[in-house]
Amino acid sequence: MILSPDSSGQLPESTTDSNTMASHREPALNLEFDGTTVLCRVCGDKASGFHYGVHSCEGCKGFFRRSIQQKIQYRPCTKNQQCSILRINRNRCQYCRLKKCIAVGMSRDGKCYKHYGI
Amino acid sequence: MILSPDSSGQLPESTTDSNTMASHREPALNLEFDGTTVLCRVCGDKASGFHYGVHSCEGCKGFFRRSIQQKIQYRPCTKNQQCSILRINRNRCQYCRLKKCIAVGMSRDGKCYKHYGI
DNA sequence: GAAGCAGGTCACGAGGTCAG
DNA sequence: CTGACCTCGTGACCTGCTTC
Ligand SMILES: [Zn+2]
Ligand SMILES: [Zn+2]
Ligand SMILES: [Zn+2]
Ligand SMILES: [Zn+2]
Repeated sequence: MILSPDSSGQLPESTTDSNTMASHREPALNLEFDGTTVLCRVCGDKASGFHYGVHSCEGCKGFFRRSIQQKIQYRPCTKNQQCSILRINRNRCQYCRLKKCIAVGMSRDGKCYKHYGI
Repeated sequence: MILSPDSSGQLPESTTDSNTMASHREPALNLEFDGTTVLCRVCGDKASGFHYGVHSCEGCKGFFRRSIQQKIQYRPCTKNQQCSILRINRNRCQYCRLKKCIAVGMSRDGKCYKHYGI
């Protein structure tokens, strides 16, 4: 018998349901929970609002702000630059997290004060 | 059989995988000293914080970190794999120490989500 | 006034360090 | 290898400003 501290990514509770809901619209991370809650388009956590042009959580909002304030150069991804970014593992690879932030459209002047939400 | 910190896939905390074990959990180690001090759930030493999803001491925190980083393969327990893990003897059997760490729910992404609404 | 976001704050924990 | 100590990124809250 072997004790191996291997760590693989696990998906605790989120993302399980998606199939039924996903049928209607876009892929999972863009969807609403219900009529009121919106998900972070970067990591899928509960979004706290529309930040930098994208529905995002407090974590990704703060991360993106820090990234652009100080012009941080994150260490390149040690894998294949395709790390999945989820709430549980979003802090593992800063490079891919910022890449995802940009990919989903975060930008400094992404103002939209219309009643986007729900 | 292979034991890994978080390969199990779901919350290790509740999934001690046996219905019977849950009935008589480790009594003392989960408790607090008083209103302020908390004990390490692995060895019962004074916890220094909430590490890897579990209240734990600096020792068990560092031990678990090392176990995760390098994929250490500890020598199997020479006894019956049920060594008690206490502050005074926690370094005697690495195998059982890591086993205990996993049993109490330590995981790489074990963050404190106490502030998350639902 | 109400609502909603940019930016600041700072306790907290992940990961590093290095004598022992 | 262990663990007391250290550094610094994270994110839940807070504040002030902008837009209805
Ligand atoms: Zn996010
Ligand atoms: Zn990556
Ligand atoms: Zn301990
Ligand atoms: Zn043992």
